[in-house]
Amino acid sequence: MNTRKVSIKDIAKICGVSVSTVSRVINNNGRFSEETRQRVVKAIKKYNYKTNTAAKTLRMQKSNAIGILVPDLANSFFSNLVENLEKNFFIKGYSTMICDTGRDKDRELTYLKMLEAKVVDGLIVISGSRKYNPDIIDPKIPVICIDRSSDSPNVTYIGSNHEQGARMATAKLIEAGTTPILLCSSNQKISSTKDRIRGYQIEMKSQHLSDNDCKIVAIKSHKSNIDQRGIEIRSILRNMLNEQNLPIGIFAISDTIAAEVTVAAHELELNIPRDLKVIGFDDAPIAKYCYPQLTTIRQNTQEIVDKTSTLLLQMIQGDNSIRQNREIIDVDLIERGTV
Amino acid sequence: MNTRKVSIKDIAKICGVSVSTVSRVINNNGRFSEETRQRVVKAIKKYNYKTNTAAKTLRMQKSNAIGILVPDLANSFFSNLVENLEKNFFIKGYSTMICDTGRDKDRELTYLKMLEAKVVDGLIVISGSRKYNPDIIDPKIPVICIDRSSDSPNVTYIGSNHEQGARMATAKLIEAGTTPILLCSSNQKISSTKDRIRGYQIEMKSQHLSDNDCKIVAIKSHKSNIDQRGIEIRSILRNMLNEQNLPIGIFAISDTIAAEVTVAAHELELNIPRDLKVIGFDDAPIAKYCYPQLTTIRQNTQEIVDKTSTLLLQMIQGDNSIRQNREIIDVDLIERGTV
DNA sequence: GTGAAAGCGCTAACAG
DNA sequence: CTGTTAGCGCTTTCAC
Repeated sequence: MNTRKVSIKDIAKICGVSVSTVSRVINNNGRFSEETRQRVVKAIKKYNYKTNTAAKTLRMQKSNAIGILVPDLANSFFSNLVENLEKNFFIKGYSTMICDTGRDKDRELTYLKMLEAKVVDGLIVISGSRKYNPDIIDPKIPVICIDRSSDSPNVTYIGSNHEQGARMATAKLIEAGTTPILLCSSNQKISSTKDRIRGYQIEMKSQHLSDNDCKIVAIKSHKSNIDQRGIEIRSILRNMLNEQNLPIGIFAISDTIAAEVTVAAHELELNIPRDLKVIGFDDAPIAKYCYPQLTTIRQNTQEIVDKTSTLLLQMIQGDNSIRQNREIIDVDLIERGTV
Repeated sequence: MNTRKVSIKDIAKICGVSVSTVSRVINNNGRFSEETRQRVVKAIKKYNYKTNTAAKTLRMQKSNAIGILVPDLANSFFSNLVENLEKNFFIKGYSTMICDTGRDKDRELTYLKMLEAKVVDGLIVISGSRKYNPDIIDPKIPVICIDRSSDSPNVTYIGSNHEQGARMATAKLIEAGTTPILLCSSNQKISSTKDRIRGYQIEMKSQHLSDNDCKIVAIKSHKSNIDQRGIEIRSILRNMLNEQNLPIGIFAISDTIAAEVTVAAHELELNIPRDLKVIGFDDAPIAKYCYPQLTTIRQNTQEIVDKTSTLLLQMIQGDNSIRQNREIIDVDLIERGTV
């Protein structure tokens, strides 16, 4: 019952030709007669032959696979990114190895090693809390970081203009007459978060608002503990109600937090946007199901994805000129019901 | 500048031993002196040696990789499933190849072939519109289907008790005094959807309700076209308002649709749960951000994931007794604000 | 306790 | 146009 998988050798025997000839027709590389071609193709179909990728990779020192390190697939922005990256690479004949690091340092390291051992042709690293420093990884394999900085000179950076987005949101809130404005952040120290905070500060300053008008608070509880976060946010809201006049203005660092703000507002019987105005970030799917629907900053996922795949493919093809690039993608303000 | 990656041969040379000895040390397999062990381990660290997976896979006819076919990573239920599967397999030393088929038949086929060519040790197929029929795939590789039926005798099925969930939702709505009850479905013919529809029908019948009390409608527009879906749902709601008294009862086949029902209700100025009661399915993240928060049926993702990984690993280890299994996982009614 | 050698399935250089 | 052959990096008998 040990039907070993059919190999190129078997096909060769069946067709009465050599393995090299079979290889030639498979890869359409070199010369062979039309007649043998047909015979080989037929046998391949009949015996359901499939190239053994491991063997091919070993021989070619090229896997036609690219690795993707993602911090959290449950985050819709990331899963969207990954899904579309996957689609682009698939079209180009590349398979993708998606690795969810759970924002864990050790898992990231393990995955990095695993991917290198698998001879990936390229690497995409999405977000993450520290800089990406690929000491462990062969410097010859091209890598692109999305929303993650790196000290390494041959790593390309691609990311949204988070600073611009934060300025747009802040300006909108100021224009709507809500000062002071609370920036409600998470406590993750990822680079996009830092950029957004900076954008907020720059915009406040450029509109000549005092330091008293800037308030930044970081949600401490983890997003998996949604009840705890709700409690935390309600308490923040209550404090604001005590200290200032309506309407309250909040710039939330993400749509998740913005959504939680809307829920807390309902519980405190605050009317949005009359009593409280809030803007999120990302245009996550939840934005449209909040009540009212969230005003938010949309990242241009498709452009990020397209730039990333085009560039990485070029780098894999050996075009070294483009390394050390930095691409910043514009964002848009989506006006809905919370301002 | 061609620093070829360091191989087992290089390590052997450096340590003044043979490749077989190095291999023995690496895999802790066979005998070697403590002294050589230390030398080898040191060299491996110093030269940052990493096993070439392709070579190992080729030699061992085993990849320590498992393939996952998922219809849509942007769906939170699926991404959750995948994320947790990944975590489990990672712990056991298996890497996962996540393939998003976009519910496309051809892409699914291509991926299936690709995965087999990669010598995956096992396969997980999640949902999908047709039955899973693995003619193309080597029958020796173990496969588990989640929420997807198959005619093949050596495919294991694992899935939630969708029928039970639908009955619970329907019963709850009846108990809350809303008849007739509208079942608001998508137009995807996946097996879990069918089970839920059947559960609704069975429960209606068992409560001696007439055919007039059963109304099933399928949303036609694709979920990517969210505006169109909104229009469709509002028109459905308006029809119901014309034909029956308040409160209206809706069992939505998914939380996405339930969420859209809440949005449409706000636009029509219907109060939930006073004028309209709705129950969703899945307990997706959006459920908690709707207003009011969605009452829904929760699938036990963790149990599905654990059962799947345990079983697949057993099958990979050669335990054939468990093939052709069928595991049905209980679901829970989560009561929140929409009933 | 260690080494030599075969071979996993494939491609490409070379020879004819 | 086609066959022979070496070798990618690894594990595993079989000798010693």
